Amino acid sequence: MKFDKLSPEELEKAASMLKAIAHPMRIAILNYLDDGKKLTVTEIHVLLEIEQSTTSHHLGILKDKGVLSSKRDGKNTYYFLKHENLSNIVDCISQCACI
Amino acid sequence: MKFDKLSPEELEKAASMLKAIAHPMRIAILNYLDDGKKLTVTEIHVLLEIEQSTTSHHLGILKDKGVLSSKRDGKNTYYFLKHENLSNIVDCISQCACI
DNA sequence: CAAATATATGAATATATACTCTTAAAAAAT
DNA sequence: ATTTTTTAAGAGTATATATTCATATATTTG
Repeated sequence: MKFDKLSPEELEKAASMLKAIAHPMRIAILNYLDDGKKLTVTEIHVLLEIEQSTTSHHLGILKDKGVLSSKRDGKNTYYFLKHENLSNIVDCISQCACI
Repeated sequence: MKFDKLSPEELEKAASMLKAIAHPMRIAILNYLDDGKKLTVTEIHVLLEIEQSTTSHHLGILKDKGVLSSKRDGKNTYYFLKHENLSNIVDCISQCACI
């Protein structure tokens, strides 16, 4: 297999980041994290009305794949976009997905 | 344009489109389809050095999920981006995935 | 019509992801 | 030091996706 523009490793990385994003709940989470916003696990689980452990799982996936970063502050862990321009992806797919 | 909140249906649609894109080979395919380019199945399968049937499978997935459109012209079927700005997603994720 | 070319589909199995419930671990408060 | 709050991790089952090879369909050409 030959890929001119991105290396196979970069394609794998890109795919794995996109795969992390490609989930309804995780897109909903990312919708709340534009403009450099930082939210805690509890804030997200309350906002989206999903279980705490489910929320943590999803945030863990997004962090593991390099979409989010986190920073602990006392009891709370704040999550935020690792690259600001990732919100472009969510904006863009949102436009294309308009029903 | 900014979307404050997406409906559950829109979230599902967005996720399913992103899931279609979130594959190394399919990202490689999309890399060739910027600027309104139209390519046939054979052109893509030669360019990427992947099996014809594999190529067709991937194109089918991208078309089914609304990422690509196709137009038959004689023996050939040309595939192209359904929404021009979908190449932004590939550009954007490529930047973020740079190793 | 038969052959050649281009594309699409199907089936089988391997692998990955999701979902839910339960529990563990960390920090703060009492 | 025990309890409370917040977050993370584990396990089990269900579902989805990938991969590959074989074959079917469509279109043009001889």
